[in-house]
Amino acid sequence: METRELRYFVAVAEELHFGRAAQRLGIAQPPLSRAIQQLERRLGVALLERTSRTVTLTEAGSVLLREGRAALDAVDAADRRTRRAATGRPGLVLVTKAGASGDLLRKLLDAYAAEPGAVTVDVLLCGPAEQEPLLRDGRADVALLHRPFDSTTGFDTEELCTEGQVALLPAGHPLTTRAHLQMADVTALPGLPMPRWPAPDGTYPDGPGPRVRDSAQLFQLIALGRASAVLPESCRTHLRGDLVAVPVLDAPTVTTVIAWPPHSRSRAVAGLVRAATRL
Amino acid sequence: METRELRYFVAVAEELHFGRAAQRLGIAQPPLSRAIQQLERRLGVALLERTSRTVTLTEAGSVLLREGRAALDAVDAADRRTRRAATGRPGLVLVTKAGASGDLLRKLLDAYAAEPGAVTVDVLLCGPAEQEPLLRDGRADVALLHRPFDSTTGFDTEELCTEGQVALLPAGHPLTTRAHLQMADVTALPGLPMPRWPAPDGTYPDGPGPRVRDSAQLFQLIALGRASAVLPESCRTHLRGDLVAVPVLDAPTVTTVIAWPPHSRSRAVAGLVRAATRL
DNA sequence: GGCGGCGATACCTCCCCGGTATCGATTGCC
DNA sequence: GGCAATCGATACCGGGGAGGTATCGCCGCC
Repeated sequence: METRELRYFVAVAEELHFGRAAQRLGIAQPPLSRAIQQLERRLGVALLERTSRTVTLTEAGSVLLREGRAALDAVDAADRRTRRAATGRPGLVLVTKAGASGDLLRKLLDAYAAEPGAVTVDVLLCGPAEQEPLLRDGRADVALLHRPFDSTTGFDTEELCTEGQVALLPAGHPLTTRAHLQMADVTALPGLPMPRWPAPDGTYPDGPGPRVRDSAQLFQLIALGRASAVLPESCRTHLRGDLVAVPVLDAPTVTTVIAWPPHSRSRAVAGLVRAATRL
Repeated sequence: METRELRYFVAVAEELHFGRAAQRLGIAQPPLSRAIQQLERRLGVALLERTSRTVTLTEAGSVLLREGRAALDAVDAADRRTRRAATGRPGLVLVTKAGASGDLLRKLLDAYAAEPGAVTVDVLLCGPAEQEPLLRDGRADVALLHRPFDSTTGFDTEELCTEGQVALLPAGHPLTTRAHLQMADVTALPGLPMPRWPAPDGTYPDGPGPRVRDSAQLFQLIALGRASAVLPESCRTHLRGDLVAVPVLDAPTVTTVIAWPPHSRSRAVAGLVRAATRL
C-alpha cells in the first residue's frame, strides 16, 4: 500500500464525495476513482459503498480510515523529524495549551535550561485537542497534556502534578461569595453557559454556549457575564482582576503530564523529561 | 514520501550495502541508488555517506531509519487490520510468550468467553521480544507483556498482576536446599550460565550461555545441568519433576500487563481488556 | 420527461520505475 | 606500482501506470 493511495482514500472517506475529495487533492476525479478501485482490488476488500447518489464507508473502510490516518501521521512524522535532524540545530518543540500550567512551564524551561547540554526549546501554544496531532505527526516533540481532558493514548508520559479545579465567575456574581461550590452549582447557571471549544478539525460542537478559541477570549466572555468555566486552579496565577475563582469540590482532579512519542530516542527529549520529573 | 521509498531506504540502512539491499528487495541495484538519491533530493537531506567502499548513516539517516520503520509498521498494520475487518469474522489475535502466565491466560480466555458478544480469540505463542513487532504491525491485536522485560512504549496497557521471581535449578543442585536466594547467588553459578535468548531479528547476543528458543529447550537444559534461569514464579505451575524453583528475593518484580495498540476502537479488544481487569 | 449531479469508463500522453550495460573510484593483493 | 575485484553512480531504453479530457450510465428532482 502506497502513501499516495492512503492519502487518496482518507480524502474520499472524509469527504464521502469523489469530486470534492479530488478537488482537495488537486487532481481530477477519474484518476481518484481508479486509484480507490485499485486499492480495493489490491486489498481484496470493499472500502466504500457507492450508489450513484451517495458514498458510505464499509466496516473495513472505517478501519482503514482510522489506521490510515495513523499511518500517514507516522509517515509525516518521519519526514519532519528527518528534516529537523538534518538542520544540525538540535532543538525541541514543546506544545501546550495556551493559558494552562503557566508556572509549571516556566519552572520546567528554567530547570531544563540549567542542565548541561540543554538545547533550545521552542514553545508552541495551541488550543485544546490540537496537541495530539502535533505530537503524532512530528511537528512537536513534547507536550504538556491535561488528563482527563486530553487523551494520552499512544504516547509515553510522566505525571508532573495534580490539582483541583475552580469555577471562574465574573466579579460580583452571587456565587463568588461562597467558599466553595459543587459541579451542580455551575453547570446550569442561568445566563452563564459553558463555552464550546473547537474540535481538532476546527468545527464546534452544538450547544448553547459561546464559541471560544483561546483563554483570552474565554476570560473576556466571563468578565462580560456571558459565560462561566471550570478550570484547573493553576489558572489563578494569571487571573484578571475582574474574575473570581471559586474551588469546585467535586470537579475531577486534573493531572498535568509530560508526553512524548514512543521510540523517541532523542537525548534532548530524555533530558527535558528528566528535568520535568525532578521539579 | 512514498512507502516504496521508505522500504528501500530501510533496506539500505539496514544492510549498509546497495547491492545486498537491492537483492533483498528483489530489484536491481541502479534503480535502488536512484530511488535513494531522489529521496534525499526531495527531503533536501543527506541520509547516507557513501565512499565507494563503504556506506554509513548520517545523523538524519538514523532518524529516518527509526521513524521509517515505525511508519512502515503503521502502514502494514493498516493493511492487515483492514483485510481482517473485511473477512466479517470478527476475531482477536492474542500474543504472549510461550510458557508464561499460563494460568492467567486460561482464566482470561475463560472469563472473556463467558461474556456476551465474545468473539473467538486466537492465541499466538512466540519467543520473547517478538510480541512488540507483532502488535505494532497488526498481526496481533492484544498481547500479554511482562515488565520490566518487555517495553510497553507506544501501547495502551492495563496491569494484571505482579509476582516475584524464582531461580530454576536442576533437582539435586546444592542451592535447592535453600529457602530463598539472592541474585548474586545465581548470576555467577559455576557451570550454570544464564541462557541467551534471540533478539527480535533472530540473532543471539554474545555470551557464555547456551542459546535457547523456547521454554521447553530452557527447561531441558536446566534439567541437564547446563544452565540456570530466573523466571516469574508463575512458571511453577507447569514445572517438570526434575526442576526445582527457589525464590530470589532481590530479583525485580515482574508485572504482567495486557497491551493493545492505541486507536484500537475495536469492541472486541475493549471487551477482552475489561474481562482482564476484572480477573 | 428533461435536467443536473455524480461516479465509472474510454482513451491518450507522459513520466517514472525498473532493467542492462558501463563507468569511475577505491581497495587489496601480488 | 599496477592489476583485478568490488561497489556505487551514470547512461540509456522499454513498459506500466498515473493523471488528464471527454463521455457514459444512473439516479433523483422539478
